[in-house]
Amino acid sequence: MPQVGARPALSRSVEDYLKAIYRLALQASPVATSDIAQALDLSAPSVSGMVKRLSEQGLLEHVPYKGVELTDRGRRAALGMLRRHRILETYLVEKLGFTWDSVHPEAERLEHAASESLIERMALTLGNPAFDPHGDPIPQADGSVAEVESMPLTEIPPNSTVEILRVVTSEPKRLRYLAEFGLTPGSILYLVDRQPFHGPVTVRVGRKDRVLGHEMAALVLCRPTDGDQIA
Amino acid sequence: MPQVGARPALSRSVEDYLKAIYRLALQASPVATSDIAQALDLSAPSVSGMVKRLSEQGLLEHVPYKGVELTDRGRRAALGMLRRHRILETYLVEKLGFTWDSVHPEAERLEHAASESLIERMALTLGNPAFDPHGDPIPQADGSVAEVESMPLTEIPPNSTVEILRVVTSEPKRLRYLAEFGLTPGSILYLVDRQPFHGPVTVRVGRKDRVLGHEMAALVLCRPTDGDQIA
DNA sequence: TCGTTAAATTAGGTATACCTAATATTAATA
DNA sequence: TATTAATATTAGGTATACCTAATTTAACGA
Ligand SMILES: [Mn+2]
Ligand SMILES: [Mn+2]
Ligand SMILES: [Mn+2]
Ligand SMILES: [Mn+2]
Repeated sequence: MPQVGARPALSRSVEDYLKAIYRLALQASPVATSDIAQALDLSAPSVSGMVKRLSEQGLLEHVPYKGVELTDRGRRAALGMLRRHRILETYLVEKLGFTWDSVHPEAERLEHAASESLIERMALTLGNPAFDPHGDPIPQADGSVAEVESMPLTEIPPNSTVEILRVVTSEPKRLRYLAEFGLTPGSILYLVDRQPFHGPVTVRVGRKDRVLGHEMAALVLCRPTDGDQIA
Repeated sequence: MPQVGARPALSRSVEDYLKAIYRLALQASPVATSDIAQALDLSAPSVSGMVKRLSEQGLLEHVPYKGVELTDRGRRAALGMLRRHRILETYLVEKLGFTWDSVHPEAERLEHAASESLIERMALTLGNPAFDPHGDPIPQADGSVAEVESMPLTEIPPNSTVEILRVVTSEPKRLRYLAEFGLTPGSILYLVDRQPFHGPVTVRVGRKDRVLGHEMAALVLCRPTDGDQIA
């Protein structure tokens, strides 16, 4: 008997800010307000205003003209949102037949409306998955996140066999393009060739050789497999 | 491959207003603004203000000091919301193990966030149900609503056998109380006795006799069965 | 050290959706 | 018909979350 208790206290906007700041902080910290503005497609003054409110609420610390860092409370909230988002994506793909390129915007809205107990019911039904359909790690209920070592396809030496672990874009067109080539988490591929100066990468998936531009190849994160399983 | 297209244009508040007005209009039309205020737990001036905006948007017609009626557009939107709400409730109960007393607030939030295609996926998975867990009819995608003839338990003559079709409350405590007595849609019961002057109603469910107050009995809508199946 | 520039903030304004207090309308009652 | 009471609306205000335009700050090179 799950109790449906409404969770919020945080508005949809606040939740999206915290999530964006968390992700930007993985790249560089403190996080510049202009980067937040770009990530959320908002004007810089809007972000300045929100940042002030969030720091007053103790969700982040702001050093004016320097940047922003999440407090523990802010980070916990952000991790909670990432968990919700990724459980939802996984559920939509696994249980409702959505494609991996279509679930992001749906999860982007549902993450603010679903109760804690709904998310945990879904997680249970899925067998508490550790990764979502894009290979993104799902933060656990206790706030822990799996750390996975991986390299972009652009850094893999030729003549190696790798497993795809993660694809780091949410753009439907790019996801569809990669899926057409069989480049989804879990697939095994053999790196045939890599050209210098941001040149293309040639990979063999199954029997087919595919040529990928540098920009797309950089989105595909891999792990070397033990032996060369494809010749 | 469902496309997840974000649906809105209408805000959460607007959607809840339209739904409330639709339901109130089933009782009496035009709908008084004070009744809307009571249904949504808002002040009367808030409703006056929103009513003005909704009529400017062509979602309803307002005759000041008289009341409000939905336009075709408003009614279509309201029926869409009821469909979303009731599909969600049904899915939560059938596929995720929620209890019938806990799903209402969850659906009340999700109905504004779920895309059309998510709702239709859920409906398909459920086999396009016609009624939700409370026996409320689910409007179909074309806007049609099943009309079911039914009588409250308070109007059933003694010594008859009836099937419960619908329970018209969303209060968890009342729903749990009724479920304890086995009074859920689909159950068959025998009406033992009915006292006058808003007096109690005695029903037999399975082997047990239960005494229900008039107020609770009025929430249980029934349909006479062919024969007297319980003696 | 003194501009110049890029980044960030402040100033001032809009839209939505609430609120309370004051006023207006309607409809029933005396 | 004139009160009166209930109902509804208008007036005026708050909070959130956006915006553009103007200003401030920090950092860097001349
Ligand atoms: Mn979101
Ligand atoms: Mn993802
Ligand atoms: Mn709602
Ligand atoms: Mn229902």
